[in-house]
Amino acid sequence: MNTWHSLDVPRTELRLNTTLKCGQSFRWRTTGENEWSGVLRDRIITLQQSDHDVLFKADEGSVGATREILKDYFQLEVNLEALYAKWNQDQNFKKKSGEFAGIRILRQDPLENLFAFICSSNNSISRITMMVNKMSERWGTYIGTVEGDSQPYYSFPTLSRLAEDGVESELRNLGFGYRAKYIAQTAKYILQNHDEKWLESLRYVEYAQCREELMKLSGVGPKVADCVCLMSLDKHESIPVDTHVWQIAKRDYKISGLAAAKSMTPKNYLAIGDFFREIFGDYAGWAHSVIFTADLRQFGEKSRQPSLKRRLLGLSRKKQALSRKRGLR
DNA sequence: ACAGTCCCTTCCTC
DNA sequence: AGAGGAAGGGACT
Repeated sequence: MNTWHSLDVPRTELRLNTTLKCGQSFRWRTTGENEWSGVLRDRIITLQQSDHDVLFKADEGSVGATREILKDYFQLEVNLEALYAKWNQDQNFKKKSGEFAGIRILRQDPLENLFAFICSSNNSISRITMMVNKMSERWGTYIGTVEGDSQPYYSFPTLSRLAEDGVESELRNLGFGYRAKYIAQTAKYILQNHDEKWLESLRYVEYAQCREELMKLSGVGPKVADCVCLMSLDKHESIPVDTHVWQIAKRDYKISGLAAAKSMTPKNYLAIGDFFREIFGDYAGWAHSVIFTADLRQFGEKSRQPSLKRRLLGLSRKKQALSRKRGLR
């Protein structure tokens, strides 16, 4: 019998809607009012934000184990309010921090994190979500469903499944484009040069070396390497600089040598990371994530739900495109 | 309905 | 070293 249990954490320490949907993880589905479901360590987890707490569903036999999984995943030993207080010394941060409290870095499974972010290049959150789901459906293991939702949940595929022959061409058929090759090559490379445990073992390697190792993988450049460093390998000081962060850095901060910079060279990339580490300290990557999320279209000031009219227009366009395609055959 | 532009990048070439 | 283009496909305007 599944019942709700308390994680005993206030909204200022953990806000689910932003933390789960800001583009760190792509596996959480909205399954109710203030409720999200996803897969952690091959089990389905359902979470709910209540007024003064976060609740999780579990049967009596697994309450303790589930709570431990969640404490680890949300890194609850990190005192976020204390960090915000420190980061508030930066005026740009302070402007956002009230509205964007409780945004934490998740401690994700390195394997899922790596492959999700290989998919992320030149891509949007919604399409990355589709791709990660497709990979899980095709090469992962079926786990089950949640109450009141017929959507099946799958574990993320293992390395050896992704290293199988034919994965690349199947991924291409699934619409992964040039990322298909990256995924297949990376899975094979890791198994040939290391083993299944290798990725997780990078948690015990210092940031610079960890980053360097990751960048040997196909489809992994500085940005993706930093995402994996930050979001699953415990490198709290890692700053992934994408075009978005690049814009924020130029717009809101005076970083020497950056004002005149035209493009994102490795040198500029490093300058931005070093600057944020300078002003935010050890957990600079966490601070960066708050600033980043506050600027995201879906959460930020600019956010607005497309009008019903516009959404219907989008739908009818899709239909037309589909019938045109059919007509060609 | 259409067309130009932009997307949470990497890799390759010049 | 640094700039620029190619590589899916979809969404936005």
